[in-house]
Amino acid sequence: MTEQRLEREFFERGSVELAPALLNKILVAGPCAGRIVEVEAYRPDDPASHSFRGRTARNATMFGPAGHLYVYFTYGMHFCANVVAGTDGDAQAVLLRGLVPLRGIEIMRGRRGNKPDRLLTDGPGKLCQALGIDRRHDGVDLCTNAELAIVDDGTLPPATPVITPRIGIRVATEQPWRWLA
DNA sequence: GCCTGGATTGTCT
DNA sequence: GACAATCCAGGCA
Repeated sequence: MTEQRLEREFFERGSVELAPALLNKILVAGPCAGRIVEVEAYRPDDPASHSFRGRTARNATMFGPAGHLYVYFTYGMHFCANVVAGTDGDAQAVLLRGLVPLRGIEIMRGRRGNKPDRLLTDGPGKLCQALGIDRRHDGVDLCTNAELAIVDDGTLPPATPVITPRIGIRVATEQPWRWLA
């Protein structure tokens, strides 16, 4: 099975279009990897987005070029991973909410505890912990970084992905910008 | 098995 | 000083 790293051009489009295209792609983090099965889109005119109130030290990565990883810390104990979309300065991103573990499962179990595979990476905070992603990875380039990448193994995105309202936020929850494979 | 409430800290106003 | 793109334990059905 051939795995092809996604190139810059893949990410250079609106987050609402990029999000469903990322379904069934594979997130690689060193020895660990998982298939992307749940995503959410965030846009600059979106009150729920960190970029809505303008650029700050925390969300600077989101304003940068597409294909970079935006990692932030939230709720005092969790990290969340986003893929920057759009063009430079656009402040669009796709939040990675859920994965299915493929490789390095024993490593993930060591970090997350002895749980069934699916529970290792079925939430934004969990998948970051399982893959060992933290603030050090904020701003890394998924197109060139040695450890972190998004690859395509030939599996196509689902023809009819499940689309639902977003969850876990308090505003703009009516936007159907959440996709599940 | 489903639902409810508490935990905990960096960042912005 | 308040909030936040969450998780998990514990209680109840």
